[in-house]
Amino acid sequence: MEKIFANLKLTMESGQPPHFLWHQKDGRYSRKIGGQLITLREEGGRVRASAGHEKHAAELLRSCDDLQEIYATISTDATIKRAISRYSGMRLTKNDEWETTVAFLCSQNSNLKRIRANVQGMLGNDGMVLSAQALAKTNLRKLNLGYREPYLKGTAAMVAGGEFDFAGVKKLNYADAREELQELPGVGPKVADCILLYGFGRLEAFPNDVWIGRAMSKWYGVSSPKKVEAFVQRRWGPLAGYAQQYLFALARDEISRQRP
DNA sequence: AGCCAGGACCACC
DNA sequence: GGTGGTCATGGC
Repeated sequence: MEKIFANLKLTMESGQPPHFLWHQKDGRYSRKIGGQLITLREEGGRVRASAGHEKHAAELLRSCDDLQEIYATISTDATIKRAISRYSGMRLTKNDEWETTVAFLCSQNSNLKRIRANVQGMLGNDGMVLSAQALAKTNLRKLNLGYREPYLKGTAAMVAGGEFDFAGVKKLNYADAREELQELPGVGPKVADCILLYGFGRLEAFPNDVWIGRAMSKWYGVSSPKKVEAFVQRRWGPLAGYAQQYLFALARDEISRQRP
């Protein structure tokens, strides 16, 4: 397989699921999946995977996405051009749906470091996030998830009990899938968009968190979530998720914590 | 020390 | 259908 063009560090440490699931050491990224250790490394802008794991890497890094073409399409203004220039090579990732759901159930009103610790505390011996069945009967109190614990328990119970079907979500269009995911306790619009973007590969999803809120307000003059939705869909449409990832990175680097 | 965090939920308007 | 208060706890 041909190597994948990417800035691996930006990709793996950009607040996407790999940020919570993979370990970095000496510039290499690794994790255990099904008992196997998978390792990724970057050589001159190209990513190489450990032997036998090329296919997994290609899927994770969405190797079919042509970044140059995407950049050309979403370069609508100076702000996003600056983000693309600064974070060139950052790719969206395609992750396991359940792992993505668990990670972003932990994410609300939290921070990247804490989310990572929470997710790491819910891994099984095979290195993967505990299944819904296992999670439903695991005591999570030592993880100090706060008010998120009942969300995780409730969602795990629904999935384990067959009350919620991820396979069914896959067949729905974006708007319906977004509504359906919000049937899960602890899943609102933002988390639903994260699950759709990082777990289901729906590139039109645009997770609107506090940083994106600041970015959209400061750089595009739109504030309310509804107006942001409309603006984003009109401007970036089917590639809104890529625009979001780059604006999120730029916002965290350029906007101070104190809102003006 | 005190404010903030990749928000969701509920009551109330 | 929109808005404000509340939620548990770690980071910085």
